[in-house]
Parts: sequence; structure tokens; C-alpha cells
Amino acid sequence: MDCNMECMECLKELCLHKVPLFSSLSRDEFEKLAEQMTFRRYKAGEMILAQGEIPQAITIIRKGSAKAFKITPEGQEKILYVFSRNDYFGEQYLFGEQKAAYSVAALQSVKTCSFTREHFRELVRTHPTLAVEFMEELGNRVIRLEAALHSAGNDKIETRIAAVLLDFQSRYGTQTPRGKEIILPLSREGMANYLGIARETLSRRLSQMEEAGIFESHGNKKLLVLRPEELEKLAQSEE
Amino acid sequence: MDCNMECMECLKELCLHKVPLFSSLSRDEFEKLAEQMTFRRYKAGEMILAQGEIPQAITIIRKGSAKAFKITPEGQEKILYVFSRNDYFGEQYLFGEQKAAYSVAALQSVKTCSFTREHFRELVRTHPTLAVEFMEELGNRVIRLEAALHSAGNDKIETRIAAVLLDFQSRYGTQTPRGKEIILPLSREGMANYLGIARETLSRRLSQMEEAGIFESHGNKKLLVLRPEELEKLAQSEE
DNA sequence: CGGACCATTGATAATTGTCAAAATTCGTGG
DNA sequence: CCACGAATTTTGACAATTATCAATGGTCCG
Repeated sequence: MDCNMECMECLKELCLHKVPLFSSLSRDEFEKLAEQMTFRRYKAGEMILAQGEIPQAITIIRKGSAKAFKITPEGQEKILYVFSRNDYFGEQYLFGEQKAAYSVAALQSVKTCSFTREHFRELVRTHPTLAVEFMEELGNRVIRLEAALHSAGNDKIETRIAAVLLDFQSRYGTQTPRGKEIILPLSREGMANYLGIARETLSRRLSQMEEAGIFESHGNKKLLVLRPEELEKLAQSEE
Repeated sequence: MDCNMECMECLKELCLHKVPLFSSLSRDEFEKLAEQMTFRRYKAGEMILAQGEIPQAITIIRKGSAKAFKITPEGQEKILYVFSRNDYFGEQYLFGEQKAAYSVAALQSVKTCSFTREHFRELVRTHPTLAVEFMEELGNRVIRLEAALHSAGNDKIETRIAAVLLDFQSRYGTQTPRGKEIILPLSREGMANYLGIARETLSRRLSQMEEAGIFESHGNKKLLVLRPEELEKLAQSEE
């Protein structure tokens, strides 16, 4: 077996090991699941799932990141999720026949692995542990969405910006001597769409936060966080 | 058996028959489930579930309606859901040990039936049909929440008001010669909290809509919808 | 280095929130 | 059934926030 290139064993590990949904699987179940995975690659900008399709699989991001978005009637896009390594999507469509309400596109070069509806449904039927895990995961997704809905309606914009920056810091940040450096997965326009505000408003708020010494922006794609504790404070603002 | 008062058979029918989650159960499964139900009554204003508790049951509203809400740090309440007959809540907490992020309180006199975590988990484990149904239901909840999140960030207020009125019309409306009459489950203040806007803003918009001849308001608790097609038009506004 | 693209800044308009006052509605008790 | 007082809602004036439009400035990548 050639483990320098695309060794199946390595890929299985990468895809499944870090995904909480599968963490409680027995060795046996794990093996069975791994056999049925499909691997794919996408170039930056490429579509992974198109709005209106009936999703045929649950897809795990193995490398790179992707955005889930909807196009509004005015032709503007609104970003709902930013997925990165070990995130997955499509699980809400596995049972039932609903069409996808949004598209998913690669933000950079992306590698994925996925299970078809049929495989996953069969596995869930035959492996009660996985079924319970899956129901817990769906429940948690519901709980997170309820929190997001509450936040969208009640938190100040500064709070929500800080929350997004903290999220990006944890997912895209690397430690440097002066602080955590975030390689942003989205442009300013993308971040504004994600937050549901105008690009200009985001620009102004970020400038204020930079003047306050919370971070330094290095070009358009990097951010060096100098005072994470200030971000935390802003992100709370409630409770 | 005394079917004038609280006949178990009747109650079982009422609680389970109309809830899609249980619609595909076999007669046998249905019976088994019905045995384990608990019935409760609540007076208007009474708490059904308190924020911070770990929910111990899935609760179905059998009569009356209830609101799910969070108290913000400023002491104002924000309504997340309005439940009416055959709606249920708590299902997202059945697997896992998370605390409820919101409270649920009766809006009027309410009757409920519920299954404990243990009963429901056992049933799901032993009845694959119910498990599949439950996963589909959780998936649909996720899909609806994603749509709500998108709507909250992108739709005009008028659109969202119209959507709420249509929802109330379908759940609380009765046909009259002149149009559908809605018995509102929430006060203006409640509706404003539900929409995440100021009471005064809602007031103004409703006045505009009434002047436009879309509905007549009869006191504070009734609405007579004269032009439902106008509501539909407003509620779309996208796609 | 240059050109296309993206981001920032400024000025202004539109929308919504806030505070205060007036009007309406509701429930109760007579 | 009516009337009254409390609670709720509506309306008005104003302030705060954000969106929009336009122009400038910076960044990225060949």
C-alpha cells in the first residue's frame, strides 16, 4: 500500500476519526462505514451541492473550506454557513425528500468524503449506536440554530462580528509570537453577507475595532488578533 | 369506561393521531406508546419548561397554545416559537444532556401529554420505523430553522409580519362570511417580541396594512383578514 | 509594474428604536 | 348592562443605526 499518495487507510482515519458523529463507533462499525465512503475534490469556486437538488449524500469536508449560500431575488448571495475541516452537511436531508434550500461551493481547493443516502440510512438502521449518535447530533444542530436565530434578532452587530471573528480564530487561526493570526476564509463582502449586513458597515466596524487595538489587519486576507479577551467580552454582551 | 370525562382512549387518539411524527406507527407501536404517556394541565401563564433545566420529556400540546421564550439580559423577553395543538417541543434535548436554552409557558389554559426521555429513547431503539420518522422530523426542523434564519436576516419587516399573520391564520383562523377571523395568541407586544422588532414599529406597520384594506382589527385580540392574497404576496417578496 | 478587483471613507437617505403623550381596549364591579 | 380604572396600544417627535451611493484608496496577482 502506498501511503504517500491516497492511502485508503489514512483517508478513512482523516475523514472519520475527528468527526464527533462517528466517535462512538466500534471498530467494526467504523470499518463498515469506511468501506462505503466516496472521495471527491473540488477546485476553488466549484459547486459541491446545488440549491434545488435533492441531496443524495452526507458530505464531510476533509480539507479546505466551503460556503453554504442562497441567492436572493435581487441576485445577492447570503451565506448561511462556513464549513471547514471535519464539518459536514446534508445530514438534514437524508431522511425525507426535500430539496436543498441552499448551494454549497468550495472556497479553496477542497477534498471531501461522503456517504450516499442509501448507505447511511442502512447503517443507521442496522447500528443503533450510530442512530442514537445521529439523533443527538441533529438535536444539537437544532439547538445551535435556535441560538443563532436568537442572536440574529437580538445581539448588537458588534457582538455578532466579534462572535464570527472568534469562530474564525478557532478554526483558521495559528499561534504566532504576537497573537493568533487568522487566515480569513471569506472576503469582507463574504463576511458581510454572512452577517447579513452591508459591506460598508462591516468595514467601518472593523476599522473601529482595529483602532481600539483589538487586532491588526494584514492586507485583506489576514488578521492578527492582539486582544482576544476583548473579543470575548464583545461576543458575550448578553447573559 | 367513562368517555365523557378523561377517557384514555380518546386522549390517546387526540395526542397521537394528528402528530406527523407518529403517523406511520403500526397499531401495535401506537398502543405501546400510548401506554406511556403522561397528561398534564397548565393555567394561563404557568411555566411548562424552565430555561436551564435539562428537559426530561418530549411534550405535545393537546389543547391551547404556548410560547417558547428567552429573557434577555435587559429583562425583555424574546419569543422563539408559538406552539399550538399538535405541536411539540423538547425533542432536540432527548438525546444528549444539554440544558434548555429557553422557557415554555402556557398562553391560555393548556393540556399536554408527554413521554419521558427514557420511554422515548427506548421506543426509538426498539422501533426502527419511529427512529426513521424521528430523524426525518429533526431534519425538517433543521431545514425550517435554516429558512427562518435566512428570513430573519434578509426579508423586509413587512414580509415577516405577513408571514406571521398567515401562520396565525392557518392555526388560529376560523372562516366567516367576510373572511378568516384570527384569534391572536399573542398581544401586540408579544408579536413584536416574536418578530424581534419594537412594539411601536409593529403597530405602525399593522395600521398601514389595515389602511390598505388587507384586514380589519377588531379590538386587540381579533383580526379579520379581508385580502389573504395580499398577505401571500407580501410574504413572498423573494424567489 | 499595472490593471482589475476589493476595501475604505464620506455624505446622505431610509429605517427602526426610543421616549412621551394621547387614545383605545379590557375586565371588573356596581 | 354600563361605567370606570388599569393596562395596552397607537401616534407623534426625535435620535440612533444602518443602507445606499459615490469617490477614493489599497491590495492582489499576473
